Amino acid sequence: MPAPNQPNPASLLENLNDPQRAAVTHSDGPLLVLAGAGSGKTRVITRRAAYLASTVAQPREVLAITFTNKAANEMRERILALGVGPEMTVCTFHALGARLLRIHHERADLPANFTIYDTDDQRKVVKQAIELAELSTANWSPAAVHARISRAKNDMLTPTEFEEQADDWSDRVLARIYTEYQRLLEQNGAADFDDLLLKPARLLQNHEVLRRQLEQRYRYVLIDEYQDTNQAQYVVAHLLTLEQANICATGDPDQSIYGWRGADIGNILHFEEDYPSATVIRLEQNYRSTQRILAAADAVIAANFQRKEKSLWTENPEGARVRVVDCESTTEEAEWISAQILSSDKQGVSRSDIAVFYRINAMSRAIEEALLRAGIPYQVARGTEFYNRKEIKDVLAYLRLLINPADDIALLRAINNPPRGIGATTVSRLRNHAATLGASLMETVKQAQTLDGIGRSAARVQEFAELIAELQGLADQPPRTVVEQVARRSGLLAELTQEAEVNRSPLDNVNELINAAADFQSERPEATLIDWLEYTSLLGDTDTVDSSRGVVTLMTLHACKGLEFPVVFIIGLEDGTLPFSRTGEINGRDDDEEEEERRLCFVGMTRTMHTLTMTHCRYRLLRGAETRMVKSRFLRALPEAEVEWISPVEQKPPSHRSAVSHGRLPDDIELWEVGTLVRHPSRGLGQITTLRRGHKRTHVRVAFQDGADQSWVLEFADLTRVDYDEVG
DNA sequence: ACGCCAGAAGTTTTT
DNA sequence: CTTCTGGCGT
Repeated sequence: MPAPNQPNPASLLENLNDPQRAAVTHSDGPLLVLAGAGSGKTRVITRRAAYLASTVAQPREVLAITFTNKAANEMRERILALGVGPEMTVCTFHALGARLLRIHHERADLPANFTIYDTDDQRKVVKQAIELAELSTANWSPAAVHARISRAKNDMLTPTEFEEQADDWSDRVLARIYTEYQRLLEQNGAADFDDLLLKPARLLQNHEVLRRQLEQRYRYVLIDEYQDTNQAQYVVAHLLTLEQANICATGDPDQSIYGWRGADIGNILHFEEDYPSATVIRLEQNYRSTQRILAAADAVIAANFQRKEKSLWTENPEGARVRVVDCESTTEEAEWISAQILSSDKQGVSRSDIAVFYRINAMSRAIEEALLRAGIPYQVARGTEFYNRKEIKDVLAYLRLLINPADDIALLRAINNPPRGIGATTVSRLRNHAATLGASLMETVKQAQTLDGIGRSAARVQEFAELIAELQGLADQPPRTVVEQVARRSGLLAELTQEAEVNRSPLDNVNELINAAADFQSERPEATLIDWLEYTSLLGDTDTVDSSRGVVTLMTLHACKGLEFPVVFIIGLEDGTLPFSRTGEINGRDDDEEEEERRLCFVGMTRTMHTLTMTHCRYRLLRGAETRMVKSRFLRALPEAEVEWISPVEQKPPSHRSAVSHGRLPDDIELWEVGTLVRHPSRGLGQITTLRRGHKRTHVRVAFQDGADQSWVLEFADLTRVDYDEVG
């Protein structure tokens, strides 16, 4: 009988093509696997991890880093299924960072019980930081400021470094806020998401002994989705493999879609310069999609410049043409898709084979409504939604406070929730006292009776302090017990039970939270409350997607990376939606941004196994206003031979060259571009020199034959498009 | 201290 | 068209 953690290495090489096998068996030294979409990358990584663990290394010496928890869990299961022991570390960068910081917290200026702040908490701290810097949140939006701070951290800039390289007034102000922000985090004993990468990176940079220890512990490091690593992640990866250089990076520059959060596509493009002895293996055979889907996807991505030579090919059948659907409105788009899903039932397509992708979360709504009307069950990949609910955050605030009494953000949420007569005035006084004493709010609360101005509320505050002290006695109990007891003794459960007569779901949600803690505990019996809280804060959007539920899946294009579905709908292929543009301006944007949008579209298309449909709308509601949309430039790039154009309803034949009038775009707007010839009743024939589509209006500039230029708002310009052959 | 209403503001993508 | 905030009244 073979030992369970001794798989037969030869069996790990079955069903692999030549480059895949080369990647699996490569042992020492840097390895870059450029894995095209659908080229069996996951198979290669899992086999490679198992192969290493059964030939040159112990399972515990292998570290596999993924991008999402879902990917980590799947990979762990697949590796276990290959017969390798569970001692291997498979996790995300953030989970790895959290683990390192728990162990080496003192060197990272954190308490052992540090709290992980999520986006919501971070924003609150930013708000406090802005106020402490004596600025107004009216001029400095916490969200925007936070985005800048987060970006600086991903680039590994400390507040001081950020200040040093600030070259304008606004950056200098940001540096001040960033300084305050970081000070507040420290005061609260908290780390934000970015700290989970930044602090470990610094740790490895500054503590050579520790760095060596870790490199010896993790002799082989595998990093997936390397194209989406940022500077801090790059440093961690690099320092963990500094001497042995047993780094295996897998990824695909064409699938880099996180530039906006500091991911540097250069990390993968320059791998061979970082590691001159690197072996590079290209996986170019696609096992997932039909030829036509690949041809269409290639047409979209081909326009990008920041690429690495790679050509995807497949032995799969040619398949059906990619369908492009021309819809009048978002309602029609959604109705058409739900009708298609209903009719595909008859063809024996399972509901779980179908996915709908969109650029932004808000776009799921129209689809959800149509699916509800049609009685089609679905799941939306928005795992964090549950943990963002008010009632859930209320319970979590208490739990965080038990673990880390310095967490002022948690205290502020818990202190009068459920209402216990501690109002805004009292809280504000407590905060002032805390600031004067240089103490945390919890410490201040404990000595409330001795403080001026608390007066009548002192008794209430005292009761709250006693409640927390009592709950702290539970902190070492198993997570399920603590969660349940806290929900009960805090009074939250009683409040929700009362409210349940009107609205049951908050109560149900809290009960579900207790169940979630129980599930966690049964999977990891030794787990503490800290472990569970950490797990909940690191949950991602796709982590709750379950392909076995037999329902249609809805998700953003970002969330679909790494997944595959037989039938895919990508909606909203319009300039401004995909490619997305924040302002509505679509011309003259940053080329890098447009390339990333193109890659995003490519990622979505290449998830498809056999049936790909892309839809666009002529009109879309933007901020409540019906806006005329123009078919996406990505659709215009598709080769005619691969596409089937569909119009769901009879469309009025476009009055081919109607003059523009009363604030409407011309019907043939899709054909207007720079260089198009136009006629004006009095100015005569001219040529478009610029065409800028703004949020509400489109600006056009025309050069006329007499040499003069004139600009208009196109919606109000009396211009008519003229074909070249009409004028010779 | 708290709830309600009206007006304003703001809307990518995620660990 | 929503979601949040701030002010006012109880």
